[in-house]
Amino acid sequence: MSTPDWILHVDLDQFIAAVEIARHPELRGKPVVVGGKGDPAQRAVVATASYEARAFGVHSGMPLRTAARKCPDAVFLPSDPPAYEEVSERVMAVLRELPVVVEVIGWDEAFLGARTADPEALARTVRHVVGKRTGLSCSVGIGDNKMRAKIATGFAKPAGIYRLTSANWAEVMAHRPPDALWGIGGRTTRKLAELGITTVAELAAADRAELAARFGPTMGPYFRALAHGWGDREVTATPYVARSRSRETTFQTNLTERADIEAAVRELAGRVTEDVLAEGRPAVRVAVKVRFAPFFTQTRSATLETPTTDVVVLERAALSVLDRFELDRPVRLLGVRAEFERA
DNA sequence: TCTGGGGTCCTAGGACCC
DNA sequence: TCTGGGGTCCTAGGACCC
Repeated sequence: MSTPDWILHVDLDQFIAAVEIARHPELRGKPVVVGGKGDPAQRAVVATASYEARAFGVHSGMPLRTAARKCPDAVFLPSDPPAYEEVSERVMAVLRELPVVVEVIGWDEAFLGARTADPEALARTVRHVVGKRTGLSCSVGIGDNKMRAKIATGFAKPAGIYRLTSANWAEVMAHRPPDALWGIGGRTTRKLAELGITTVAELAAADRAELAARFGPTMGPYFRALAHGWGDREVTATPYVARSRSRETTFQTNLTERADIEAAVRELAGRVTEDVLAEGRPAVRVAVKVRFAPFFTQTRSATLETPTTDVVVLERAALSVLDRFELDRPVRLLGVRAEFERA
């Protein structure tokens, strides 16, 4: 398909919580918090909170313990990724029946490339068919590029439609902090503030050389371009090819025994190998991540002599990378990642 | 706010080679 | 022999996103 006239960003409203409410209808209208094993006493964080729970200040990434303190009456449910995956695929299949190019970018979101004179009408159609066929509510951002469409969705939520283009970019975005842009987070916003840059308008007008000096020759100019509303316009239906597969675990109780740590790494390497086999491509590199108490993370990695899908080789490689850590403090988390050859 | 799990991309220094 | 410059690979860490 040629370049689309419009890019729509479709994002399911409170997706994970919505899936749980759909299969537990008695929870509708109640504060629902999904995350970990559903036990707020455990080390885990909120995956998604229903809007009723968000009203108490509960949000994604918050420790479950904190969520329970803020909203003692919330219903806590365990996270069930296979269930969300299945619903996600149904939603994407519905979107693919529309006359658009669908690029999936997460469980609960996709870009649509469309040739149409009336993007709002298309957005209404999307909301209608998704609701009718899956029972789920979504919001739709309309943009002249991906970034604007993505940001627009934030203004559309919940259950709405919003258009953000070069026509209203400055009016809507100029006064906002840099982290309103997709690709700029809290860290970069803080560093920008040190340069006296606290709004999108100031970032758009910032000195290119100064940004390049502070953030590098690629990222500096990129941040400035984002502030001008720059974004990719290409929407592709080509399924994405993974560059790596990883598994990690935070232990409920920190590990201190070498034997326990090795056993855990072996187990993670085994699970990663299953993912590598499912991928059907050999791993070329293995990385091990160790998070020490209280919260200090290190990674070590090694390129394999020969690309492999062999569980014995991957386990041995992970253990030999583990040997390069100084395990002198309690271990809170272990992770193993396999990387594939870059296409 | 004692801080999950699964990903991607960029940067920067050192090794190594010509 | 005290000493250039460029290119590429490897590795660790940072930042961001969902």
